[in-house]
Amino acid sequence: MVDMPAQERLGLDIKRAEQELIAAKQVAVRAAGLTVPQYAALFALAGNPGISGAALARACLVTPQAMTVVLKNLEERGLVERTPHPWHRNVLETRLTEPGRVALETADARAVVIERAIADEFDDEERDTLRALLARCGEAIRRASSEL
Amino acid sequence: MVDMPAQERLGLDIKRAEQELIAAKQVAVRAAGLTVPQYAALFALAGNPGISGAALARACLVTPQAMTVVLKNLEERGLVERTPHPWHRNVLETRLTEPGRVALETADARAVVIERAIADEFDDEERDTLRALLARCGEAIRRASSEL
DNA sequence: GGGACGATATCAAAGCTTTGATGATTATCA
DNA sequence: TGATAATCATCAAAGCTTTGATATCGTCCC
Repeated sequence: MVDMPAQERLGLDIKRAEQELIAAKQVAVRAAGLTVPQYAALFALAGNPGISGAALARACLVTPQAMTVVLKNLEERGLVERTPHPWHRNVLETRLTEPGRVALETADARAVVIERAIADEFDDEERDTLRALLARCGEAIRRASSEL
Repeated sequence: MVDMPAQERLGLDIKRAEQELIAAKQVAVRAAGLTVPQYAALFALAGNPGISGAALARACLVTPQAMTVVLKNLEERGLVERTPHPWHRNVLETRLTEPGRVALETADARAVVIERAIADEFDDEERDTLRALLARCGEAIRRASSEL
């Protein structure tokens, strides 16, 4: 059927690792009443108060439309607030509310357990190696995409 | 805010790599009129004719409910057919149709370009290293999840 | 000033995913 | 045989994501 056996496809290994990661994080942040995308948005928001929705989308690696949905749900629950930018009338400044900050800290305390476990699994050299190999994956993917 | 800087969180690197991978594959299989989940289902189906929806879901690492939606869309377009199992009346046997096989081959020809580029980026030792490091990630995640 | 350009936000449609719950069927075992 | 457990399919609700299209606003440059 295909000219490449499934065992050779590294993509499956990456996907499996990411899927285990996101599943674990989902369980972790759910205790704070958050989804993973909501947690990611709040996390980025904490480091960039007043950021625009489009910029937040870029930070979270999703489309602006996807981020709009996430922000809508977060705003309905009072975890973020969006106010018109004083100069750029077309921009909505988004900020964490106090309940949003609390939710983020609750979720992050549990999410860090996962990240800490991964970090502790490797020494510095191994960590750098994994990072470098994943980065080369990205380069190869981009290279292949451009000539698709 | 947090006791772990974002730079130390390896999860972001894994997520980024997977996101680039899935985005590239999305572009690749779209030429065949398929989504990535549809492509994954057809791919697994090609190797396991007559498999049940639940088993297919396990093979694709999704829930049975998610697979139901994917199969419904594939069936509406005539790419798969589902027939009652002769003995187990509760099971629907799913098989590729001829148009489904054609779509899969068209999609796979392009998806392989991505996987081939990744495979060619590494020599055997690097590939084994990446696999091993990702596997250890999975172990660490499962270990942390169990005590969450 | 006025037009091109880029960034922002938003509406709409289609599809995927998860959690939770339900009902039907088959297998296992006392 | 009859009860328990496991498997399968499905309905429902909520949320995320993408692609495509549209409207507004600010900046740059002629």
